[in-house]
Amino acid sequence: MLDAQLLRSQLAFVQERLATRGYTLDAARFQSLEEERKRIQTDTQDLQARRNAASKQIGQLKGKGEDTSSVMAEVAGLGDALKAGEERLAVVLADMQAFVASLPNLPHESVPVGKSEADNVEVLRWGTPRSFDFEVKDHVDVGTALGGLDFETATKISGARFTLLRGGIARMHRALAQFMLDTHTLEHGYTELYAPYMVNAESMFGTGQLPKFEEDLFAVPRGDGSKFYLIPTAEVPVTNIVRDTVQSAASLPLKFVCHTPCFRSEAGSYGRDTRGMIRQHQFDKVELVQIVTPDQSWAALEALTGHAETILQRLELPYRKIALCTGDMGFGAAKTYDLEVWLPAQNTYREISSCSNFETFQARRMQARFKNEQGKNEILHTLNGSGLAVGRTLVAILENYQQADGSVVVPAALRPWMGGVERIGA
RNA sequence: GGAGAGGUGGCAGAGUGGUCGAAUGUACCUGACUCGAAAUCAGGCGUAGGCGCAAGUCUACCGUGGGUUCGAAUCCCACCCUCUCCGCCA
Repeated sequence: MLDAQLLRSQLAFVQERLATRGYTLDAARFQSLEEERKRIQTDTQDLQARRNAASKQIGQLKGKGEDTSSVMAEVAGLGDALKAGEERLAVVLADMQAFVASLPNLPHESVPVGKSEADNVEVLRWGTPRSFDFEVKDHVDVGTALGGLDFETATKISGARFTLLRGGIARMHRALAQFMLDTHTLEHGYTELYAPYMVNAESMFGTGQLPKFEEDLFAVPRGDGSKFYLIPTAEVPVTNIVRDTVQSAASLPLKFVCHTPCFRSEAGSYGRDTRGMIRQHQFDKVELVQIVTPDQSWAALEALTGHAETILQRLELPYRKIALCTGDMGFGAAKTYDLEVWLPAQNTYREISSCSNFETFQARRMQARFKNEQGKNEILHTLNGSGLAVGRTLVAILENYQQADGSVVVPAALRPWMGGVERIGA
């Protein structure tokens, strides 16, 4: 959420920055809401002040045993106006809040300006795609032939966009998550968490999934009419740890890593990536989250992205790092790097991690603050990134490490988590 | 699922219709004393927001939402959460 003060004082600037993301800020609507808010709020607070003063006077008079009827008559006349004012104020404040909460974040000045994916900027490439002396199969064919990937049965059990893993490939999936967790906790200084997979609406609002993106989520109805939401990423439960808190400066930065399944409705992506386990309703991800002071967040974004890159490098998977352009960034991000892994069967790089600095965008929605050096409460900065998406990492290994005989070599770095197994199949 | 207790400021803990945004203790900050520290003494010390150039001033907040009242931390209703015991359970 943007700072309402910023909107008031620099509306044209905000409008201009949001325009780079292809978002049109309705300045006239904001100004009329703001004007109305100001008027109603001032009037209402004025009435409240008069009511409070009169009530206090009544208390004092009664204490002295004096007559209060004239004051009571005066304040009684305020009742209706006061009630009407308070109701209108509540409405206009809610409208204003909803308006501000619906605005995406301002892109950081270093973000390349562009309209779409096509305008993203490649920052670096790592590794050299392997050349094959046989016909390359995609992960579906590789995994199915090994008996480790079974989409038909998953479809019977649940439906489209689910996967059933079996045997060595299921084990590799588990090993990947363990390898990622151990690397981030033992070498990168993250604290491991186990967190709820279902959260309340407040948490979804805090990280920005609600109210705008409800259709992307799965919800679980509860008996009382409320609902839980299945997390689309561990970012949600983990970042909300600091919701409604004031952190001491000494406790920062907070660095958390959390392995969870992620659940996404994939509404609106019909027909995209229908083959294989690239785009699923349920997939595992190891998520990195950092909660930092504002002066640290840009360095933290580089570091966090580097932590995710380490996993790809250890697994010797070729990848590239992309700076998303203004038009392609997510709702809450001030800046995002995507890491894209090489998939030989598609002959292209595909997203395997997305690392973002949200600056105060999420923290303001969550009222997540810290005590600064002046002893004042200040809004924190939040960041997160995949380190990595486990399912897509498995896909990348199946494709990049496939052999002519149909087997798959286990990347050397992963073998300690695979009981020393060097190869799956054949 | 059944029975009971409770949710007040960073923490502890008073307050059961009016001068209560809230005693007191503790923590913390500033000053005095001290070579320095401790102890002691004095002062300060919640959050969010409005208006104002500023000094300042006003509003809201005592789990949440309603209600009664001129006035609610305090009374009424509903809900949420926590704790204890019983039952059930991975």
